[in-house]
Amino acid sequence: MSISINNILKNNHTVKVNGSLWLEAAEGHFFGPGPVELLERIAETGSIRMAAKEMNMSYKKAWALVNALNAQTASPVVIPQTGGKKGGGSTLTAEALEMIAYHRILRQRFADFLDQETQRLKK
Amino acid sequence: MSISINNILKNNHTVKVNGSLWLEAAEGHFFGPGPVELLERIAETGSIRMAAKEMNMSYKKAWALVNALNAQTASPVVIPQTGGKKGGGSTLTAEALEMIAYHRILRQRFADFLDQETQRLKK
DNA sequence: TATCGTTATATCTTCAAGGATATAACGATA
DNA sequence: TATCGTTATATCCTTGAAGATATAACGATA
Repeated sequence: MSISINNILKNNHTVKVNGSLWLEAAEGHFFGPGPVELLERIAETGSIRMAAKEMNMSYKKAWALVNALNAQTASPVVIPQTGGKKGGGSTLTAEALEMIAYHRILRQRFADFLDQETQRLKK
Repeated sequence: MSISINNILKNNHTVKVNGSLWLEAAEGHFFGPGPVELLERIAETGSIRMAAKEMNMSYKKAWALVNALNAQTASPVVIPQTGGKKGGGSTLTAEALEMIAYHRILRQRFADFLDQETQRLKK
């Protein structure tokens, strides 16, 4: 038996199970959806500033995220270069790419879980 | 093969997969961990005010939550009574109790999912 | 009818997060 | 050496969320 939550809600409002996932270390949160997307875009654009701009995030916040991330990893996962050919830029280490790939898979499994629970709601 | 995220992190910081779940209707969020706990405590204490106090939540916020919840359900799930024997109080409808029970189960399945993913991280 | 503690509501204040802005430092290349 | 756009950093401002506070409305019971 399952509860018909949908019947409890107002007319034609269907309910969905949704959520958020992140990795957590001793100091708390450290790798949620925001940082992941940022890393992905840094990989694409080669620049923290452009990555931030693309996702409508302030450079300040982006820089803080990158900094926090680098502070919690054994070695920095984002390698910044100030000055140089195009003024500078940032590249990702292999570890960062690994983390991105892992997170992609994790997200998929989570999405499946959410779908499953949402389906269950309708019975 | 699985990625050893733990190796990427600083010494002896073990990583955990954590997250948050909620029900979502057309208007967005509407039933997350906070409201659930509040409802549970209202059921126990028979009072919004006491429930809020117990979980260190301001009455203002608690009342807003209850209000939002009642606004989104076909019929109110929290029945308030002003005045009366002990000055008033609030009781839950059967629907509210159903929602609580459902959420308990949902939380358990989610906890299992998180555990599973955390275990997977260590391989 | 007087009392009581709760619901209901408004107002003011605080506080922190984030946005906006400005600027220094940097170094490969032309 | 001059240029360029990025990283790095500080300062100010805005805004929204939440706390604090006060008070009216309420109605069963004594």
